[in-house]
Amino acid sequence: MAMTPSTPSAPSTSSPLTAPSGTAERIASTLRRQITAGEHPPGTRLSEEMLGARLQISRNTLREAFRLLSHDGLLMHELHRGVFVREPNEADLIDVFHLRRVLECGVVRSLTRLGPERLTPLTDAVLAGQSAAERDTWHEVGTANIDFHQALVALGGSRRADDTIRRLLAEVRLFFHVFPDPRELFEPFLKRNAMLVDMLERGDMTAAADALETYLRDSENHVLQAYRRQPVDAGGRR
Amino acid sequence: MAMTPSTPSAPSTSSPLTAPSGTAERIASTLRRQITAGEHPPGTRLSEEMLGARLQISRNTLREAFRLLSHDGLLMHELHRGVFVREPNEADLIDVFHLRRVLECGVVRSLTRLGPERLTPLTDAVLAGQSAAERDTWHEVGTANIDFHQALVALGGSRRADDTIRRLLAEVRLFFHVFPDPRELFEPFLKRNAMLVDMLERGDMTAAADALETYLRDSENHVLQAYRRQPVDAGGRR
DNA sequence: GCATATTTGTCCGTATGTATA
DNA sequence: CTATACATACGGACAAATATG
Repeated sequence: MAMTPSTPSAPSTSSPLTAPSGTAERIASTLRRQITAGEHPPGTRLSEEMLGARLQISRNTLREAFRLLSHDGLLMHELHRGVFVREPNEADLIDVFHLRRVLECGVVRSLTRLGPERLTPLTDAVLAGQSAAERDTWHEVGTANIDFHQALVALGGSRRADDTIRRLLAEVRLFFHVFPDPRELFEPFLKRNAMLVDMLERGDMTAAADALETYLRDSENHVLQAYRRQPVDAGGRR
Repeated sequence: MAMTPSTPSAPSTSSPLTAPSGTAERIASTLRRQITAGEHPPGTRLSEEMLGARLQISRNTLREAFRLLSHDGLLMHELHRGVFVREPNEADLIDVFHLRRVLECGVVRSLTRLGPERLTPLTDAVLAGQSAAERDTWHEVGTANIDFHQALVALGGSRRADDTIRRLLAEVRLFFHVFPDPRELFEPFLKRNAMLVDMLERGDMTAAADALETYLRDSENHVLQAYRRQPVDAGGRR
């Protein structure tokens, strides 16, 4: 009901490689927000008929939106069975963090000195995270943390690297919904984000890359421990 | 009807993240082969109606195949204008090689000692390249070279890294069709591929990563020089 | 194990909006 | 500026596969 009557802008869609294709893109954006917001938890089957009625679009257009989202790694498509919100397992988690280390650290290591105005997206994300932490809205802290890493890779200026990290971070978002208390996951890293910005500001890229390496390794361990402590128990299917 | 009555297997589709969705996937595979083979050179516009008639499928299914291929970076989708075979420019080339260095070197650097049986795909690609070079079929040399780098990243065992490098190498393939004589591009690197395998066999991963770094830098310069020497002049559009 | 019902996969035809000649 | 061509989005239809009783 109601349901985003206009969606006038989608202001900084940051479409690095994909041109906005109108309705399908807009629907995909809506679904992405719903999924990352916790609606449709991992494992949920997304019925074409039901969603098509709720979103007031035809099945064909909805299927195209599904394609876009499974391309982002948020949905999984099974032949003749439908699309499901992806529920990443432990192997996925390890794989995602492995590639994140390679990508993020590699990008940082190959950075050259950059002006302070380039760092404003970073500092913005740090401030947003701290502000959300003070307000105890830990879901926003997670979002700010993801924005931070997105902005970090964006420093490299590579459209393809941006696209890759965006997919990886979308999967990371899915993990959040497995944990009841995301506070323990993000709190230790709020300070480390700020420290990273400092190193980048000083132009010490190798130090930043090394710090980021251990940063991500610690983060992976944190998430992994929480994941093992918390049996999944999502939709029950599979 | 009629229409490829069997297609019994699609034997090693190597579907890393995308589940084969039947017709659309099959059509995408066909188009991918045609594009990499030089049919539909870069800049060509792929009309839905024309291709739909040629391939005997509906526009809806064809559009799904287009989505898959533009997700691979082979096609470019422009709103209300259609899909075009991508014609990478100089900036794309630099971007692709930048990310290749980060990804391939990062994967190699993070490798642990591995048994010789893991290296057989590498040696196979090297042998295929040498064999093709002796037969003067330089297009096959390029394919073998791409297979080599695909297998190199596959050593890391990361599905997502495989997926990423596959997209990047698909774009590299597009560059091949810009050059009339790909020999000068690949000949110098036949030997260096073999040398890389040696280093990996000895377990000296940092040496291999460093060598790969300069390897890719040289390769980028080679391709860049040839690109600047050879005015593109593909479809003429844009 | 079998028959039924639901859902997806594929296709067609049409109306509308956009870009190009 | 007008007209044509094309992509976009829609709705409906049937076949195929899966899930359910």
